Amino acid sequence: MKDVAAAAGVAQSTVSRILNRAPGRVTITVETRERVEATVRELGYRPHPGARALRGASTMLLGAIVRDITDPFNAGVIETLTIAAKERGYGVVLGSAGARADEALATVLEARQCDAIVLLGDLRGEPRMIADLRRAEVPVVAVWYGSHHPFPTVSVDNRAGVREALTHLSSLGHRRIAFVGGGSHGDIRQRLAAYKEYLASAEIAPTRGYVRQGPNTIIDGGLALSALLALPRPPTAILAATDVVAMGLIHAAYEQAVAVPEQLSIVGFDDIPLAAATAPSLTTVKMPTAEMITWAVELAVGAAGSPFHAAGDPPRIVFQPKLIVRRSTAEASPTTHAKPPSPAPRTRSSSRAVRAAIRRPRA
Amino acid sequence: MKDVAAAAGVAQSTVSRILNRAPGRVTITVETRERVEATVRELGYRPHPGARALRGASTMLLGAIVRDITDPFNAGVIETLTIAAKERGYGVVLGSAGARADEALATVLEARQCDAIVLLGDLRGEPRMIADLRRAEVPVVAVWYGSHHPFPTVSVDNRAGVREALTHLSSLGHRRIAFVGGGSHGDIRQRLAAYKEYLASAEIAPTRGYVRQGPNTIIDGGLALSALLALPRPPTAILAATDVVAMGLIHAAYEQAVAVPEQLSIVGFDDIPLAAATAPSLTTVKMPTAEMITWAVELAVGAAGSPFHAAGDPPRIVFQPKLIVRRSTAEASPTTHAKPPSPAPRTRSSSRAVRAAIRRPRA
DNA sequence: TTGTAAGCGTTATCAT
DNA sequence: ATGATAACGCTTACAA
Repeated sequence: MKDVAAAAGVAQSTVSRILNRAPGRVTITVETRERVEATVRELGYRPHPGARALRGASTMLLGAIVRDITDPFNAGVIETLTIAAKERGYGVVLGSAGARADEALATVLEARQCDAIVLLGDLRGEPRMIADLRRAEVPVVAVWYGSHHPFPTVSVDNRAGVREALTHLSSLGHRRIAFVGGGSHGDIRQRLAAYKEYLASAEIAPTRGYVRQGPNTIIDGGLALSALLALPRPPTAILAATDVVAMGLIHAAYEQAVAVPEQLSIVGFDDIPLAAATAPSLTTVKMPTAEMITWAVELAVGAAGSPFHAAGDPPRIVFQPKLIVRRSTAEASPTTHAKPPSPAPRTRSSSRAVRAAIRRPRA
Repeated sequence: MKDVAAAAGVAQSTVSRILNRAPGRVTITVETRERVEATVRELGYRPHPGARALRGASTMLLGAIVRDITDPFNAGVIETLTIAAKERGYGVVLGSAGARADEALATVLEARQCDAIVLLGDLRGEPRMIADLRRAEVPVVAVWYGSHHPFPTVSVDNRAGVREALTHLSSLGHRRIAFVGGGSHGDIRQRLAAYKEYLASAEIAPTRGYVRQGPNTIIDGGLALSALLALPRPPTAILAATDVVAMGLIHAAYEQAVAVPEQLSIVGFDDIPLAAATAPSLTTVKMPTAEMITWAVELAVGAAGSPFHAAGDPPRIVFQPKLIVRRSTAEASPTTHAKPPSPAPRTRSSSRAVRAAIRRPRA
């Protein structure tokens, strides 16, 4: 900038003023402005963000802390966040919590290099991090997070989503509905609770063994499915806590020659992009991801503007999910109860189920 | 830091020295060091990165420019990158190119906020960006990128991968092999070229209509498959340019009641995590993503150390992919040629194929 | 071993 | 309308 000023024959402060299009009452000779701008272009001058930050200016960076980017859902969220942030002129610094969220914090926050932090998913397993964040001067917004913290929150009504999904299954005649969860994170816990609650309200007695928990991976699907099918009265439908879990179940069902949806209906949660492309495509509860993230960014940059937390309770915005019915759910036919794997019935029922699948019209 | 110095009763420079564990000959009284460190902890002091950057210190940030984070493959890459970078003490700033890569550049580089930039995937569609990057003082490393640029490169031997895949199909008896691509990006072009080359070397005459191109989406799978099956002599196997494309094909095959792999073998490329969880699981060419990214980070931070590009040609590292055989490929049975969809043969061949599937042992 | 002081690139305040 | 100058938080010679 010094060079620019020298080359253009003006003072540094003039250059600064021109570049910043100083707000309010400014008056700069058109001639000067043009000369300076030309020089800037010619010299390929770029402002130094460090120096700006030093002067208290914003870094135009949003920190994102996410537990596990491997999860396609989170990956999608990061993408959405990147886009939403860019629309507001912000970049995104990624702090993958991965093994230890504390480190992520160190990366993103400790270096208070960003104007605000967005917490993605349940990080309650990291109390130290939360404590750190509380006393940090950076505004924090939590998305898909529990409620036991002092940050503004954007979340989804898991209860309503589960209710919709189970109502759908119910209306298809399903009474034996299992739940396969992944991990013990906030949203999943809420979904499990809602599942139990719905069963109670629908006067369906809970069946022992119908709730399977495990890490959030695709791979667990196989084990969960085997366990469920080995039950004396196996379920005719499964509510998966997550689309990824549901995909694992579909894969496992294929491997075990259980026809979906003829023998077994499966419902997911999230509506990740791939959910429309599974075989069969997945009935799932759609998360209004884009809207949620847009709001989160709004809150974050809004908070980044005002130096300190406003008084009163932090805003807590709850979005409504929506059931998307695709091909992984169908009527519970009384004759197509899934059976524990034993050669004879498996072959018979499977081939029948498949014929049904073939009769189905094309998508 | 001033506060810390005051509270500890020492000079600012002393605090700085202690915090930076000054290299070379340092000598600081244990007593002083401990006092200062205690004060630092007590006051919860965090260094201001902006000020550091101002003094020419590194920002410990790696810029990542990616064309499309939606793609699960890229999402996985970002994750790997984040982890690899963290291991070297670096954070990752995400510059999703999205609509216009120029903007991404503006976000990430123009604000030369990071010590090095990693280009992920083919960004050759953005010549202006490349030009900008060339004259930028930030080191750039390109991964999965063509070769017409002056940056160090980490890439994969697409030719070898395609050869492996086609040899595999060949050995299963397939002669009618189609190629479904997505986009016209460097790697995909290379794969298509390798496909044609292999066909020529195997003395298989290319069949009109066997190469389908389209955007990289899952959705195109349906159209591509319909078009291929409508051919007078439809293929018995398809090489997909990408796992995502392959997943689209599997989905489409399911919808159109074409049994995979009995009637149609499908091979993907990339080995994204989900490839193991499709129904059926996907035979694919595995990308050594982790190694590639590790090397890219190595190159990037190495280059970040030395101020300017070393003389001579930039390093170009090429990795070898590896075929992973799963369940989406099988022998080309002479009687199971896929036919253009017409009720009678479809039902017959499908149910036979399915019986075969059921006989298969569990995974 | 520790303190003093200069300077990094900006912006904001004042003076002209 | 523009120029001079202080200050931001930190590193690093250099001085003590």
